[in-house]
This record gives sequence, structure tokens and C-alpha cells, in this order.
Amino acid sequence: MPERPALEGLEAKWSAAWEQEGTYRFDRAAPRERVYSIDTPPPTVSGSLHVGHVFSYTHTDAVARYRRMRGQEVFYPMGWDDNGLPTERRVQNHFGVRCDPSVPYDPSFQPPAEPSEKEPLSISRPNFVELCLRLTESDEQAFEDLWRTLGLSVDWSMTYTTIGKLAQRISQRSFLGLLARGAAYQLEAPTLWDVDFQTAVAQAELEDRERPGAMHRVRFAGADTEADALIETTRPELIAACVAVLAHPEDERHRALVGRHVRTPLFGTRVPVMTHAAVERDKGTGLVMVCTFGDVTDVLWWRELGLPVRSVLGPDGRLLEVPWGSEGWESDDVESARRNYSELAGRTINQARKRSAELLAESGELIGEPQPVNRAVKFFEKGDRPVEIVTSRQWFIRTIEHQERLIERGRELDWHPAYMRARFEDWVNGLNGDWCISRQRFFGVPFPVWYPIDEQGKVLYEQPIPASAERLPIDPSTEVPDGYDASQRGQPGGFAGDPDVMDTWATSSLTPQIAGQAGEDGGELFARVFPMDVRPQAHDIIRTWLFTTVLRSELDESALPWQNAAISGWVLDPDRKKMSKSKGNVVTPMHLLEQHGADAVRYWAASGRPGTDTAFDAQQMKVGRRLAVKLLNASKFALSDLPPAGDALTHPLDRALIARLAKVVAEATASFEEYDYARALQRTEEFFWWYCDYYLELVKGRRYDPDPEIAASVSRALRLSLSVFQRLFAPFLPFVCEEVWSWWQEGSVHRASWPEAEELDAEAGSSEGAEREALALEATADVLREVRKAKSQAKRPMRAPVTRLVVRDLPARLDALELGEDDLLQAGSIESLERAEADELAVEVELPPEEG
RNA sequence: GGGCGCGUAGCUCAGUGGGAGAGCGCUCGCUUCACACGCGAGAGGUCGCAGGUUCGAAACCCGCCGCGCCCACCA
Repeated sequence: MPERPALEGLEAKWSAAWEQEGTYRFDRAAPRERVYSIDTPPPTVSGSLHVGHVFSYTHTDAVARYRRMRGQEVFYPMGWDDNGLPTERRVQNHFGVRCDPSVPYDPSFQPPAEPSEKEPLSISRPNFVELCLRLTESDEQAFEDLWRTLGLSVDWSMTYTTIGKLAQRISQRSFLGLLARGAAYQLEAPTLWDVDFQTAVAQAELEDRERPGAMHRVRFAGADTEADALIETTRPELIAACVAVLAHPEDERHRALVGRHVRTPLFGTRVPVMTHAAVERDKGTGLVMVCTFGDVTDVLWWRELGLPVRSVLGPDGRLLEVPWGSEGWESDDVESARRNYSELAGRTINQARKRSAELLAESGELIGEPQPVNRAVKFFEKGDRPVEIVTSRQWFIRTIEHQERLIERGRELDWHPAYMRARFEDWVNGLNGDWCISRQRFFGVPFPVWYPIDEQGKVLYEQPIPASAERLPIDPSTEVPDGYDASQRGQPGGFAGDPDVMDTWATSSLTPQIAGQAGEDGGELFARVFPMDVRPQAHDIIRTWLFTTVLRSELDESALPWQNAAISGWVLDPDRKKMSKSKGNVVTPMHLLEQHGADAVRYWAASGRPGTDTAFDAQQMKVGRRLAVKLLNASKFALSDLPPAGDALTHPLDRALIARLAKVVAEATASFEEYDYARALQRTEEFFWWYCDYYLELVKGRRYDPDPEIAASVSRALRLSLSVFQRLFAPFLPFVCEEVWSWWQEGSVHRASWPEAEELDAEAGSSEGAEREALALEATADVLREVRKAKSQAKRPMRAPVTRLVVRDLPARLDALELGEDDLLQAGSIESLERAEADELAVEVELPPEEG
């Protein structure tokens, strides 16, 4: 035991020891019923971890440590989510390169020493992927260092990455299974599209952003009717793509138009006026134009009304050239349609919108001035321009047909906190299409299929050639399907590889299978850890990660992937805004750990209740640090020169203490069982401070008593209570607890058994006097407080003697006070004690006259 | 517009049918043999507003106000 115990250096000392001892190593031979498995969120490796990570991973670690101490074999792997767009973007910026799949591989390629953001270097896809791997590797090392310093009790031998061979194999294997069962399909259809990244995106990856726009009132002249149609639109650039005008079926105002036709302004295309119940009568004029495609509602109307396609928007976000006058592009004035459209073709959406408004004004078809409006626009969450809808060939996983089943699964899952389930149900109920999983990107898991090319050179997408299971993982852009040779790539009669990669969630949705190594080594590990016990994650990705994992598990395993979902909140900055890099308010976690110590930072994190957003608060870390220091000092005091313990607790106050401690243990245990680590910490901490302030002070006299008979009971109580506190705090303050445990115990506190309330109750005894003894502890502490108050108000030191103390109180409390009288007199330096009955506690404290 | 959550001391929050609490901050005091990264004490709140249930409401029910998040809303 050190002379002056300190927190400095404990992280390095004990994280090295834990690694060496294999303290957190998962025992692969453990039977399923003893295993507690955690589907750890793999953090995105695209920069740095932030305080929010430290926050939520600490919650999981506290639970993991509790379970381990309960005797369960904890499966707690770490994963790194390194595939996907964030890594691509980071590599582009970090090295100043851009992936160009048409560039050949350069084995001796080295990235430029001085990356240029303005003129990125075009490199091949294999070279690009190499750079992605190189960058993620160093990021992952930094992440691991941080987690070790924070004290996460992860088994580092089980680490996986989402771009690694194992994850790719499992992801591709799952995909091929879905394909074989018809649960995955390919379709050329209107798809959500990001024009900057030029890739399909999924509904789950969208977010709303407020953007200014302009409402244009536009006249569509009647074609087979005298009446004109007035339409309000914020997207006049899509008029050429208009395929119909709609009214609500019960809207009397437009009855004359319905069933007739109108001509689009500028282009003179004849389009029908039809009805649909989803049209909102009170918006604009009550008439709406359907374009292919302006938004998802357009897709709905287009599909349900069987409308034709007139696409004007290219994948790069510019307007396409279109053949006016040919089939589908009819006009009553082809020349002017061509002339007008030539002003738009090749322009970006914004340019075309502005020019369209000018053309409409010139032609007299714009009524009044465009009115500025603010409206919410859908963006790809990582994109800079609004998503568009572009028709393209994509892979989908069937989702809509499973909606009801997924709702049921959500109800089987135990949510912590319970109200988070509503977010899941809302999301599932709001789904409006199957999950698009293909992305036109480079750094991801490829689709393990090729397509035959017929003799005319046409790619037969509807006849995919799946890779054989034993070849997985494969990259169809470099590998060749069985029965072909490399020279046939792209040739008539040959084959073509699928060019796309999977959405990052298509792989992340399989983390239970990846971590558990499903289908590997005969599925031995998987059978021991799946279904997992808990999925810890934040509430913002319920619609993505949690939802897709439930879906994939349903499709592949017909099971819930886990029994519990422990949902954590966010870290907010002191202004209650979500902490984010862009706001410049992110605090570097490593700096925090160095400044306050890991236990202190963990204390702050563990104080945040499940699911609740928590403000970043350095003050709370200081409080945590004080608690850790207190545990050091209290342990030192209790254990230094401690006389031998007796066989039993013979003093009433000692028994009463242990009885109270049993209640705290019971409450902490119950809280942990409900994943309410914050409550477990709070109750433990609250009682610990009371223990230091009252119990340790009360028993000082007996603890130092030269008579070993007297010291034996308190010695026993101190050992027992200290051991319990050290174990109760171990999930939260793993470093300081391990330190104080090592002073007097064998082995790691983190492999010690969680204290049991029943054992403590047995130790305290359930004698008839227990109630009186409990009252004695309470009354003694209350009187001690009153004595301290009197000394404090008299501005006298605490050791100042009390020449005479009169205690007035209820008879039962006065009676109980006798049991702790010896300790009270000593702790309060009380020379004489008198009692008097009263309705409530009051004391008279006589102090000797002040000297000087 | 729909759903969920929140509103308690200056701050961060606990408290879910019967005493309005903790920590921090603030003020005052104390080198007390574990700890000055300490110890003791004090001041500070009509528990968002209004109604109802109840012997009794911070808590339960209804309404309203405010804040946050999720979803829908691109005509």
C-alpha cells in the first residue's frame, strides 16, 4: 500500500496488467447459458472518436463488467466500421486523390507528398482501396489506444473490421442466400440519388434541411378544353418531365378539367388531367403536376396511375439532352420545344430552374412573380445538394412485405428505456419502399455476382452468376466466374462483373453474425453467442442500424438478433446543442482522459441515464475524480494496520451498517438488471459518502482500540464493507478499484464475484434486534451531525470536547442510541451525555470556554 | 400535422401517492491521527400554468404553454 495513494499512472499500470493476464479474454468453451454477448457498435473509422463515443461505450462497459462479476462469460468484441463513404471522403482529402475506375492499377503508386485539394490525382480503384486500408489501419490503432486508456473491458483478440475478409465473406454469403431465396432482387426503377456522389441512397440515409425556394404559378393551356390549368411549383425546371396534372377527386373547382388534357408550357406536350386522393386541395391551386421525377410522391402517382416516363435529369444532376418530336417527346410545336429546351439541357438543376422561370416569364405562362418560400428538402445525410430521383438498376432487399413481422419482433425486444420502441415502430410503419442496398461507390463490399454477355454484347442482368460459396469473399471486378477466363471480361459471349458495392448498412446490419463468425468453423462460436444478449447503441440510428439488423436477422436466422436494446443518448454541449465537429465544440477524448483520469471521465459518462441526452460537464468529471481519490484514501484508512477480524459482528452498529449495505447492494443489482447503471452508481455513491462521513468517523475509536476483542468486530465490518464498495464501484471506476483491491486481495476485482445482498443479510443477522440496531445507527449519526453543527456554528474545531450533551428525542430513538453510545462519545469527543424525551431530535451542546 | 421525451434550488439532475432532495456553485468555519483533490455547517425552490381524482399530488388523469428529438410535409 503506497504512502500517499494517487490516481496518476493507474491507467497505464492496470491496462497493461489486464492485457497480460487476459482478464477480459472470452472463454470460447463456455456453454451458451453462461455467455453474455454484446453486439458492440463498430465506430466509424473516418476521423476521430469524440466525447459521445466515450459516453456511450462507458455505459456498455459498465454493464459488461457487472455481468462478468455476476459470473457470466462476457463476449465483448470490438469492431471498426471502416467501409463506405466516410472513409472514401477521408482518403480523398487526406491524400488528395480521386478514384477513377478507368485508370489501370499502378503497383508502385505512392500518394503525393503534398496533397492538392483543388486538383486531386486520379488513381485506380485497387490503388484507392489500398489507401483506404492504409489510412483506416492507423486510425484503428489510435482508437484502440483510446479505448484501452478509457478501460473498456473488450477482448481485443476478437476485433473485426467491416471491410475485412471475414466481414466481406459473411456479408456476401448472406447476400447470396437472400438472392437464392428471392429476398434480394435487382430492378431498374426510380431511385433516391445523390448527384454529387452519383450513387443511389436509401430512405434511412435521408435528412431534411430547410432551404429557400420560390413558388412559381404557371399556366397549362387546355388542349381539348377551353379551361386553363394553373399550377404552383417550386420546380419549374421539371416541366419538360411532366406526365400528368392531378386534382383531388372531390375538388369541385377542377371538375371541368378532369378527364381532359392540357399542354405543358414551353414544350407543348399534351398531358392528361387526372385525380388522386393524395392530392391536397388546399395546397396552391389544388392542381399539381406529376413529373418523372420530382419527389417520392411523384413516384407514387406515376406508379399507381400507370403514367409514362419522361426523364430529364441525368445522374450528374444536369439536365439531359432529349429528342423532341420523337416518341414520348411529342409537342404541338416541336421547334419551340427544342428551342426552349436547348436553353436548359446541360445545365445544373439550379441553373435550369432559374432559366426556366425566365423563359416562362417571356412566354407569358408565368403568372405573377415567383414567391419566395422556405421548405424542407431531402438531403443525403452526407451530401451537399438535395437528393433527386433517377432511374437506375439497383439491388433491393425485400422489406415492405415484412413490416408486420418486424413490428412484432420490435415488441419481443426488451428496450431500455422502454419508450424507445416507439421510434422503431414509427419508422417501420413509415417505410415506403424496399431497401436499396447497392451503391455506385468503390470502398465497400462488392456484390459477388457476374452477368453473362450475349453474342450481341448485351449484359443479361436478369441471369446473375453467383460466386461459389468457397470462393468468398470475391471482387467480381478483378476475379473471373467459374467456367470463364479473364480475356472474356466485357466481351460478347463473355461476362461482366457487378460494378457496385453494398451500402455500408448492408454489412453493418450483420454485426452479430460477423462478431460471432456465423458460418465459420462450423458455426461453433456463433452457436455460443447468438442470439446476443444486448445491442447497445444511440437513438439516432434506430432507423438504420437497429432496424436493418433486425431485418437481416429475421431473413437469415428467423430470430431476433438480441434480447435487449440498450439505447444511449447523446452528449450535448453546455448550450444543449448536439456536439459536432462542424460546430467546433468537440473536446478531444484523449485530452480529457489525460486531464481528469479515465475513472473520472467514466464517472461523468455513467451518470448519464439510459436514453437521455447529457450535457458535457467537466465539473462532473472533477466530482468523479474526488470519488476515486476518496476510495483510495478510505481504503487506505480502513486497511492500514487493521487489527485481526473476529468471527462475527458483535457490535450493533457494525451489524446495522452491513444490513444497510445489503439494501444498497440489492438496489444496485436490481438497477443493473434493468440496464440502469446510472442508478446503480448513484445509490452506491450516495451510501459511500455517508459511510465515510459517519460510519468511518464513528468507529475510529474501536478501530484503534488496543483491546483486540473490541477491534475484532469493527475490523470484520471494515473488511466486508470495503470489499463490497470496491466491487460495487468496479464497473464504473475500474482502475482505482483494481488498485485498492490489489492492496489486500488476490486476483482482479473485475473477476471477483458481485456482492450478494443475501450474504450480507446473513452476516448482519436477522435477529429481532435488527430494527433497533438500524435505528441506533440512524440516531447515532443524527446526533453526531447535531454536535458537528454546534461546533461549526461556534466556530470551534471538530475535536473540541463537549463537556455536556443533552439529547432530546423520541423514546425509541433514545433507547436505540444506547447501542451506539460508545462510538458516539468518542467520535464527538463528548464527555457527558444526558437524555430527555421529546417529539423530535434536539440537542444541547456545552463547549468549554474558548481559550485566548 | 403525428409520435416520443422533458419542464423540480443559479447550474446538472434524482425523486412517481403522505417529510421538497443530492452534487456542483455561493457564504461561513475547521490543518480532526485516510483524505485541504479534505472536513463541518449555512443560505437558496409558489416542483412550467390551469383544472380534476384523492383524506392527501412534484408524482396519477385532462387541457394549455415552453423546450428537445424522431417521423410526415418538396405541388
